[in-house]
Amino acid sequence: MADQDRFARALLAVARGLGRIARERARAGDVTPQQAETLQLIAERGALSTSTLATLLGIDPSTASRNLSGLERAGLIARQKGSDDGRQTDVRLTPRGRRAAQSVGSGATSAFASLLDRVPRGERARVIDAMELLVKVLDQTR
Amino acid sequence: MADQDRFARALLAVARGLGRIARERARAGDVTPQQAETLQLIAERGALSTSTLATLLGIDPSTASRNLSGLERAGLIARQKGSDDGRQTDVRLTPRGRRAAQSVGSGATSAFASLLDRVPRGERARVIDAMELLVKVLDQTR
DNA sequence: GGAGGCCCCTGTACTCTACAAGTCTTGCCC
DNA sequence: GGGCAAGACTTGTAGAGTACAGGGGCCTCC
Repeated sequence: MADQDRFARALLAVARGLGRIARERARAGDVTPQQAETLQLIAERGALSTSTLATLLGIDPSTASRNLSGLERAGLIARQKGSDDGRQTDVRLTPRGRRAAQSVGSGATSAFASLLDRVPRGERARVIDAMELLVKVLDQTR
Repeated sequence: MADQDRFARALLAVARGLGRIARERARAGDVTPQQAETLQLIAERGALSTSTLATLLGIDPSTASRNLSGLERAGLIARQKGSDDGRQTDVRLTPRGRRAAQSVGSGATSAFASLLDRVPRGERARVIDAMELLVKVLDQTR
């Protein structure tokens, strides 16, 4: 029981903290963690479609579309009607987006990634494992 | 580098999963995890004021006020002008709120707490420790 | 040339959040 | 007592992120 409480409260606190960081980033005009992830995914995969992105991130296509709108507004990606399939949207990085993805990739700009620096070195692997386990657990409830 | 990426993505995935659960709960008319936490805190402390609650949860008083409005609408808490200090608001559980807090306390109703059941028994302590460490790290960035 | 199905975007709605501003209350000083 | 600053709470506004429903455009298969 007490364990469950500790666990639930820790989860809530983490969710709050992560949200706070995302908001701070957005306010500062920086790339938010969500945007950073999207950017990186596009950088890895080259060009991809909105729905592919949504699938990879595990979110609704409409959400992906809106996230992309934000990145487009920020001039980091460009959307173009799909050349193969006119229903699709090809999402590509702009030069600025490429630079942003690169600095995110190096961890320097990713607010979430740099949190790891604050975790004692010896604990890092354990923490990452725990988080990934948690992701699996959460996916099971889908 | 790769560690940072794994870490950042896991955090994002966790945040998304937790948000999803909260929304599902809300949609079903159940107590959301945030509400559950608030309820429990009130149950533990007896009556408390809005700002005390905000401090305990680490959120803005305005946010706490709105959260309480939701609980009040749901008939789980009652707000009353403070008897000692008229500026404050005494928040108390209603009978229904007390019952809700109890079932939350037992873990049966807390969506987040029950996630722990899905974590392999041998990993639970590790996961909780990792999450609490993460909370500390996040607090440092405040 | 349809008909149905898929892709994407937009409208709408919701959670949780913070800052700013306004109201009411208290407490203090004169 | 009068005045006034400070505190507590709520509400207005704004924003990130999310999902579902619906509409428009495009593709495919018959």
